[in-house]
Amino acid sequence: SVCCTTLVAAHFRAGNRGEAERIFCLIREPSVISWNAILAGYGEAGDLQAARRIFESMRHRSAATYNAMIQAYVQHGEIEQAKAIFQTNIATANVVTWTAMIEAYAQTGHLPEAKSLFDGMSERNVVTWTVMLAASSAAGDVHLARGIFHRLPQRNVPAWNAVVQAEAQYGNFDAAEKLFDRTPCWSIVSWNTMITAYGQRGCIDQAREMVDKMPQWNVVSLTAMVAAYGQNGLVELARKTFNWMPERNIITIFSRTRR
RNA sequence: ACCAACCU
Repeated sequence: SVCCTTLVAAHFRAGNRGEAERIFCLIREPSVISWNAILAGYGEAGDLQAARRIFESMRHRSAATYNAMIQAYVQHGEIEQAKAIFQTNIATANVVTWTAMIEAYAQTGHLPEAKSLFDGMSERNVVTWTVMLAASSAAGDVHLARGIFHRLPQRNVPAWNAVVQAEAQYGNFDAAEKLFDRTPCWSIVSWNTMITAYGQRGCIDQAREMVDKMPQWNVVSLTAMVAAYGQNGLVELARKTFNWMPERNIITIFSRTRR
């Protein structure tokens, strides 16, 4: 049943709900962990009713149970429901729960509330810090983003990306560029952030240089490049790039052959 | 074995 639980989680992750359910039914007496796996799976699949039904039927719940339910609501924009679960079960909340609620507030444009949750936490981990930083950046609060970045105990790539984005959005391109250069290792998101930044600034050549230098592209990279051309009046190049994109809606990551 | 973070 330990293996079955792993399989249930794996099938949900791969989008095979039917197969996950079939395997779950083979478990004689599902443990809290098995129930959590199917609850989280329904949440991920967007079936909030099914998730809630499982949640209600569970006699014994763990912190992960509440977290999976809250996360399901947050991810599908049901913030009030998430808050209700959070508030009635504050005692079982752990660092994952609090971090999910920070995201919930940030997603709905309530950065100050997100910040007060963050400030009120007795324990924070890398994800907590990164979520708070990304939220400040997305909300355009460069001062908060800088403050968080400087207080960060461990700086991971998403944190660097978020602070680069915050500076670029604020119009501080030199700072963004310097931070990008200081990023210890670049992810595709790091490169995409810079393509967008250069495009906004009208630096087509530099945007193009990023595209040429990066090891692989995804739809975001090429969409950013199309936007960079478009915003700067290079309609023909924008059209050519767009037409050249292999998959326009799917998040296919494809490698390019190095020259 | 189950639950959370930047890419759409």
